[in-house]
Amino acid sequence: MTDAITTTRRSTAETDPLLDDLTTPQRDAVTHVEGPLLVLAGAGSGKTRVITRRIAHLILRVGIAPWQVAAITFTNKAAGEMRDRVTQLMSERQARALTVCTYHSLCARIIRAHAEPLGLTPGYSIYDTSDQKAAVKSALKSLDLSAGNFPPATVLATISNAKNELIDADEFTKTAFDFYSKSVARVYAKYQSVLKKNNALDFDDLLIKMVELLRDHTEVAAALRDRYQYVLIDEYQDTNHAQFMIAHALTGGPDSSQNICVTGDPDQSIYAWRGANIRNILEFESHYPAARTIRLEQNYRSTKRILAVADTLIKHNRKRRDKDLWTQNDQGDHVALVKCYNERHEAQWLVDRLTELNQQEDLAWGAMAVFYRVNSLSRVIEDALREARVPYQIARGTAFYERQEIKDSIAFLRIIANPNDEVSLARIINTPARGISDRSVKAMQAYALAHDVTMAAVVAQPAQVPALNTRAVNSIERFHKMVNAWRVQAGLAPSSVCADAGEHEPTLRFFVQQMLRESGLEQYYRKDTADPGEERIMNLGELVSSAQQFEDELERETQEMPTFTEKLMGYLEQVSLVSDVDAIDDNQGAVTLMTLHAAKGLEFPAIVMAGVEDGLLPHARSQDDDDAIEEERRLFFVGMTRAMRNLMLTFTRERTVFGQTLPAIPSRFLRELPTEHVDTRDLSDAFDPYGEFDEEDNDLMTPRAARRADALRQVDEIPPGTMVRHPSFGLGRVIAVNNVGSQTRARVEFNTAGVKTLVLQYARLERVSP
DNA sequence: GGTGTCGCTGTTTTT
DNA sequence: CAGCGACACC
Repeated sequence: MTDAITTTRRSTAETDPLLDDLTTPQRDAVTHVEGPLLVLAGAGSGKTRVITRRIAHLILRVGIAPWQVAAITFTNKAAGEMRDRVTQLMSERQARALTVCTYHSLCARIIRAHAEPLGLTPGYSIYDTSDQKAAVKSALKSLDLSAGNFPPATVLATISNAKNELIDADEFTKTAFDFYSKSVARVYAKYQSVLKKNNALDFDDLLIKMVELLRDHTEVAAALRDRYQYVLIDEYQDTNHAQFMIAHALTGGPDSSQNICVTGDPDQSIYAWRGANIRNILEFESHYPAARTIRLEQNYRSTKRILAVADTLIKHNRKRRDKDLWTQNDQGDHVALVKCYNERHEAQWLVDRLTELNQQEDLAWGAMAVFYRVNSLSRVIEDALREARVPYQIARGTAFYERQEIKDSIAFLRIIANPNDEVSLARIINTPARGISDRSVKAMQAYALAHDVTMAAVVAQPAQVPALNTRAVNSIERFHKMVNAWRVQAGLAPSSVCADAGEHEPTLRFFVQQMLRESGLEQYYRKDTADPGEERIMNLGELVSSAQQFEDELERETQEMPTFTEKLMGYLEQVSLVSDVDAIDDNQGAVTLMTLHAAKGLEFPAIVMAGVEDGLLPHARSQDDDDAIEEERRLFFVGMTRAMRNLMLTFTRERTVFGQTLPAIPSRFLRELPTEHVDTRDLSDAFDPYGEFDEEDNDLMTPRAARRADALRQVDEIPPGTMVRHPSFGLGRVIAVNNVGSQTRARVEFNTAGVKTLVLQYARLERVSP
């Protein structure tokens, strides 16, 4: 974010450095103190600057205590940036007392402090997507449902949607009528009981438990309302129902402060799929009748041309309140629209262009970014950047924690903090191998189920399980002793030897290092022949550094010295709540690659958006739904408005997806752009697609060309009655063909899979009969 | 008890 | 073209 804002100066007798360089509406937003405030901030209108100044104004000019102010953002990166910028305006001590964090980490922290009344312990686990999948699989198994008929990912999506609406398993059951949703309802209920037994919450539960806390525990709610007198919420257009309930419970009731300030832009709402409810921002004034609304419509970021292109696009959304976004910035260059041959050509063009900007226009690598709709597009671009030796970074913060060796390590730490976490226990009870076979684990699980005790209790006393042989019992006892020793050291279990063992608390760094050694993980990965580069060992080293870094930061940020358990639980919480953009370091001096979703809230002088094609943007999964198409359009709008000076859009003639090369169709949104500001170039003929192949691969040309011709012919002639074959649905008969926009769709009645509507472009249909 | 291979499936965006 | 589960083999 740049701080250089062109100002409309207002001459006042006295000047205030907090207000001096602000426009009238910005200043109004900053100086508004009591009562609800809605700031409708268009893209690039200096929103972050307004929020930070407002916080500083509340504290330095109005005299509000910093600990009474909470600012809630969407990502940790945004929170970190906000905290940094606020810190520059006040003393470090004041800034430290502020609450600046994401919804999820705020909830996680408050839940930890009030774990008992919620039926949890402070060491509760936060389950990420893969832990959730494991929990769903275990639920499916105990209900005797197959993971094949109920793909965990799909079931989880349904459950998550319900949770976002605060619909619990009971209520979900009431609305389930068909077999599938009835089954999902049973899985939902079982999944929740698995989580409960494991002393674990998923991401959605963090919000739900917070709602529960504020609703059912009146003293706690009163204390929280009393503490957070001034609440600011960023990106309000992307809040879901649960998040609204939390904000409203803190600020909206009759006993509440009403001091809520939300900022957002309905045109940048891009998370409806995740339960975000755009009505929260549209109906703010009815939720808070006393609300004042301020509009920030002057853009300080982009050139006139970029803004005109983005504005023309977004005006195609029908469900939209019109607004005027304007700028005093230069006219600027045309937006470039480039047609390439395929994704490799696209990547090559983009790397050449960025290099040109770097060398000829002296633009730093860090000033450039590449956006795409889906993560899978990054690979080819990464390859091209690497080959050209252009430094780049990729917004994939969660990737590190998805690695096997890191998940193993985290599972050990979780087991220490939360003995009931059976998902983590299952992961590491025999990793590295310590003589506890699958059979033994199954026997323990069966015993636990039959005697209604926890796995943790069985692990503590394995001798009581008759099905276990002596060797297995010994191995389990050794495992339990090891974990228990760590717990004692962490102050989480009483010491049997000396009473004051807790006096010398280890550092988190030392503790993690020791765990890696004593668990055998380090040794195990060191000997791993599949890891010749010792990448995994390096990752374990990185994990130790991250623990130390967390420890250092925590000690710097809190007034009192945190205890070891606080450090451990805080670390586990942080690790569970990382987001992809958190990996981005603004001072890396590298080109940044990220999805359009991750780009929200950022800005770059030069941006390339790759893969602007139908099926990608708008995404194929959005094509049947008008609301979804509008969201895709907003996504495009968000991407474009991140650009300050240079905006380049690329699409291809053909693209290889899932190993299949298909003709690509330019995005329908491209037709909505104003031609006078767009410079279109077709480079697809200037690329020799066969230049990619070595001589001996030349015979690949024929089938490839033939396949392309095939795909095209299908679109033309597939009259009703034609028998076709689909790779997964099998044989079927075409019952109707129609054109929707640029797409041909066919309704096909399959012998076994029923009637499906397929987009010919993407469905790999094969003609069987004439 | 650990490792390798085969074949299947599911492929958006994320706290 | 993944990543996973099931299975067989060492």
